[in-house]
Amino acid sequence: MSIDVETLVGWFDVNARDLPWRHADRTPWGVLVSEIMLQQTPVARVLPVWQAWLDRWPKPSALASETPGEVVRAWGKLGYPRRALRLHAAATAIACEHGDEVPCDVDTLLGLPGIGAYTARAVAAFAFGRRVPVVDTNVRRVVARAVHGAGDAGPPSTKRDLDDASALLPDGPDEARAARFSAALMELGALVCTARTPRCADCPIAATCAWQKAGRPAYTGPAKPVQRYGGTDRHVRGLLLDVLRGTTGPVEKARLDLAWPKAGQRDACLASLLADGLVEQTADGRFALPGEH
DNA sequence: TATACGTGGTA
DNA sequence: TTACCAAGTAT
Repeated sequence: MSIDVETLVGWFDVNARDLPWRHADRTPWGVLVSEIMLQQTPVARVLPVWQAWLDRWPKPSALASETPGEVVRAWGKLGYPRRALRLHAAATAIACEHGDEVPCDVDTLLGLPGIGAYTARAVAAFAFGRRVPVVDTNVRRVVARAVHGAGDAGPPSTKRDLDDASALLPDGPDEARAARFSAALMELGALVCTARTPRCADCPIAATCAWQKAGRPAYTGPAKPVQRYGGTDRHVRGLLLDVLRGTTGPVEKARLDLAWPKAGQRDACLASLLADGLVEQTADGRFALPGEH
């Protein structure tokens, strides 16, 4: 079972969300920033931060000229702040080694920090209109249902997932058409073929959907690991970093000690933040965001 | 391949 | 309230 290109792209023409990184005046840099911010973070939370970043740093070299700490601060509460560090490093590499222009080919993009299999292809497709398969969680779910008739995607398998998506892409000389199809596939997963409560009544490809034909069987694969947050190291790291985001200069350790009562876990998390380069220690023993002392 | 990595909205 | 979920990457 395949997915009809005309039908899906036609649906996308009418139903695509009006997102700024899709506007005609978008830049590859803007697309790259959006893709990094959207990794595991919902669109609604990315929107205002993306806008502020593009106003403030319209080119990679502009971001590269900031301290990493200032970039981490501007990342705010988007989550996974190592992304901010890596985006700063990617901007530096683009400014210094690629003439301040975002690379357009997948292999070069893959060489940049924070850019993996999904983001490299997303940038190639959405910023440059290249015909490359783009596989994210939405695409995996839509393919699992519409093509394979399963209730949901199983564990990721890079090669198989890529081959599945590649087989769906329209052929022909119009590469931008293939890129638009990929965007439509993702949008369908985000708006209609959702994880929890799919809106099959509104689905443009329900008539050919293998999952529909099979009677919408429940997902039978392995259970997905549940992520806890309260009390975890991720939680504590977030609390510590939040203290530093809220101040301009270095702070005393006593200040950080207020953020979490368990000393052992707190110190281990501070050490891991140091190791990640998200925090630095000053000569006098205080702590600050990187480059801010 | 499995696990660590933030944060907040929704059911 | 707990649990799931959100355009992944690095190790």
